[in-house]
Amino acid sequence: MATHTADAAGVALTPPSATPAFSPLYQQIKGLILQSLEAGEWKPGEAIPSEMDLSARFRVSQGTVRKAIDELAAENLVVRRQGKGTFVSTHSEQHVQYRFLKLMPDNGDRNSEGPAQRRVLECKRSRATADVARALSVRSGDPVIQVRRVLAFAAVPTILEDLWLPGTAFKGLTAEQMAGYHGPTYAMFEVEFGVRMVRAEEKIRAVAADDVQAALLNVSTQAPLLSVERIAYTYNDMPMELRRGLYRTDTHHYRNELN
Amino acid sequence: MATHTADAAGVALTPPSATPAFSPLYQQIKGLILQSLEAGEWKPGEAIPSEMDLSARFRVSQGTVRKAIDELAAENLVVRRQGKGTFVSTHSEQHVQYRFLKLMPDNGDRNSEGPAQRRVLECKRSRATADVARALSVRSGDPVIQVRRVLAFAAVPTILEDLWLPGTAFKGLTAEQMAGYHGPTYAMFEVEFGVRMVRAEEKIRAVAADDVQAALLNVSTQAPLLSVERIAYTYNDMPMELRRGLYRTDTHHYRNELN
DNA sequence: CAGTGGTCTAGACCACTGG
DNA sequence: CAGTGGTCTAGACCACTGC
Repeated sequence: MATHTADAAGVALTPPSATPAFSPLYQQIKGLILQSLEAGEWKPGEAIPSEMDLSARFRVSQGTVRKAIDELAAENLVVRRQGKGTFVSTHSEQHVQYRFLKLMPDNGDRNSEGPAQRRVLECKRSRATADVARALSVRSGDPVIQVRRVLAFAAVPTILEDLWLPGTAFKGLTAEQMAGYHGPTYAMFEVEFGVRMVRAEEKIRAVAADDVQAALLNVSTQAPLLSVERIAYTYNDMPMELRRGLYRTDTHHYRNELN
Repeated sequence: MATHTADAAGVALTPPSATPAFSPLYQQIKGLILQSLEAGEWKPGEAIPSEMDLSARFRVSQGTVRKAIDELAAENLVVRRQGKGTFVSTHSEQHVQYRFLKLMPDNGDRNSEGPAQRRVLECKRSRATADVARALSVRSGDPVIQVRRVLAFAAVPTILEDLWLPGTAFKGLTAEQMAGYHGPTYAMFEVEFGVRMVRAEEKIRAVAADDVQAALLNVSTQAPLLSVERIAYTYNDMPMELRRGLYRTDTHHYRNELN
């Protein structure tokens, strides 16, 4: 093909601005693959077409498709497996389970303590307050599902969490689903609601436990706890969950790597 | 060239193990560039040779050098600038200053509050205790430099930090250097001691302030504080700093992005 | 304008997986 | 063995920078 910049793939609406908004071909290809991922053309855990197939579909070279997939893999949206294919990421069988949970036991790794015991205290329909609405990009008063639960490791209650989920996407979520599913909660969201969490942001603070929190986490009132406010996003930077967690950090710590 | 796997570039000592330890060419090139970076062939802020020059030097194609540099750029060891060249990263003029400081003001960004005011309380030679020695990979009793300081934003003391640095690499560090340098502390380490921090790990907990800490941070005793223990590494995963910080999180928060 | 990094191609071959 | 992703090459052209 002669020129690529404004080809079959197409650039999105080049407005008459000063900068012509040049977009490399592989970025356009990446966008097209992203659309297929969003549309559910390939489900989590399934293989996407081979690089050769995709290069034929989009009429570009294999190297260009490769660079597009490289970026998707860097963003953890797909996983490459040599000799087998490229697969849509999932919070289920992915061997890095609990991708977003950075709380680690002080001694040993996550495996040594086994999975968390879940205790769902509450799971109800509710209405978004102003701050919840802002976090979820909905309007105040819009329906939300609200969940409160305690996670325990080795029978020691360690995490107290409140979750807010947009009511439209999570219509019908029950406490039984929250408690009974084997595996990460985000894996259940994929299976039951087709919602895939892709990235998240966390704001962390140190706070003192109030009476209710202290009782639920089996610590004394005013004990220092780690407050972790998370907003989790699906495709297109669409927020799909607000989560406010309180972590006991007497036997665990929040681990972060800086580059 | 016919075959590359065991070429002039060379693979590092293929032992007679079951797996022949195959290493792609671009990884070997990356290793060679890394050696030059460590050896100081190009200083922080300087440009490294162009891709064409490097491909001539190593007798490989430009694409192979490119892939090697891509990885170095992904690890923030170098920065690419189109039309200008590829530059060795530095904590100095890099526009993402304070790369490793994740504490953000609740309102506005880092620029709106300006640089931190530094107050150095202590800067003394000392001997490594067992836990410090383990963190710095030295022997108990080896010489270390110990620093205690308070950082304030808008005249509000916000961070209380203790630093331990290996005595050999940081011989002669003074309180005046710690306090007087304009810019990030890690930039000063580059200029004054030739030590480049490349990555770091942090363990975060919630703790209650003791009397001394409370006085220095102008909070009440038992106030919840964020405890941030950092180990910073230079090349080859060599630990060069242990830092224990206490952050006030009443007007700031620790921000983290999860992918 | 020359020099830099950035994109794209076409083709060859290698390493890994599974039938 | 065929099919997948992974590596490597050589060459063309584009976008950006600064003289």
